[in-house]
Amino acid sequence: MLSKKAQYAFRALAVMVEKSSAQFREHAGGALPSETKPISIRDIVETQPMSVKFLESIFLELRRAGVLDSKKGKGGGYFLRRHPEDIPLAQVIRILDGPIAQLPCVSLNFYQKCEGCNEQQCGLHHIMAEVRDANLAVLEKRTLWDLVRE
Amino acid sequence: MLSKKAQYAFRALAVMVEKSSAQFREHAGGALPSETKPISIRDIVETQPMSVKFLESIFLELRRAGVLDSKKGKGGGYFLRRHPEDIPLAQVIRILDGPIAQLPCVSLNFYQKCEGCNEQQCGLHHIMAEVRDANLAVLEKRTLWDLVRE
DNA sequence: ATTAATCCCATAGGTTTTGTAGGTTTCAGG
DNA sequence: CCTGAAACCTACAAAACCTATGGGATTAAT
Repeated sequence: MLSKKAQYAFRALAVMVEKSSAQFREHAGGALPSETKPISIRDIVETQPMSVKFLESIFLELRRAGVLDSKKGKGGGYFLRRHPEDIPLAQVIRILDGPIAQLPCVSLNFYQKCEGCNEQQCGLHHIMAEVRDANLAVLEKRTLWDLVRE
Repeated sequence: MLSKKAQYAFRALAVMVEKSSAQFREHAGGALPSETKPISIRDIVETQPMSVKFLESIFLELRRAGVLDSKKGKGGGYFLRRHPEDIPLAQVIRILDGPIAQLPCVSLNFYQKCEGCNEQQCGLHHIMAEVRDANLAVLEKRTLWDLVRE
């Protein structure tokens, strides 16, 4: 299951995309020529009720990971560093929840060797790699842009 | 990620299938005419080292859920209630870890209404339903029998 | 100067996970 | 009938993780 953190993040990011959708629509295809107007935590929480402090820590993580950028001080806020079309859901999940795979030994980004299993001849390993691929087929293709389109 | 519980379970179940594989192979196609020989916790732990007590509690859950059956007393142990071909991994995961879906509002077996999201017009809902289907396509098709085949 | 915003760090409270302990019941074999 | 081996059952303990909360520090527009 997605953590609350990731769920809040998606809700909040959807609001951000929505609020700047006019600008994003003009520059479809990926190019994001200039920064979009910063959106504050307060703005988001008014649209989607959730803990201000919690969302703050979430956005901080997303900023450090390069998904968001921010502007401090009065009139400041957060904005997407890239076009929402170029941010797959998989990336957000990895930042906030860690591995997408069901087992460390089949994770692409958080791989850890599996002790006591030979990987090449471990049936579970093969099946869970299938599961991972099935997941990623969706989560790498779907982006923040898909969150606000019907 | 799968919990340790589910991971241990799969390891242990693989051992069980392996130990009775001759009998299962004779009755391919699903029919399991008579009980297979009971296999004790001790037998399994000798093959795949793990906590005896923990595995005990795992098998108890699987028995109550109808995957395993048991025979008490000396010479007793656990055995599969159905042919391993007829036990999809999805079932084991649901018993031990709960929902397979990433969100309660897209879960088939553990559905819970999502507050503050309209489901029909929620972008995340649709995408996570896709993810769920992609997962289930693998986890409902793959069975305990696949755990021991190369 | 004031105000509104991000930034940063520590930590509290609760829940879940991962087991452990101890004892009871059941059954086969001698 | 006795013994040993196995499942069965309940309670609990330790650790990890999740979900926030609190208090301030910094930055920037007006």
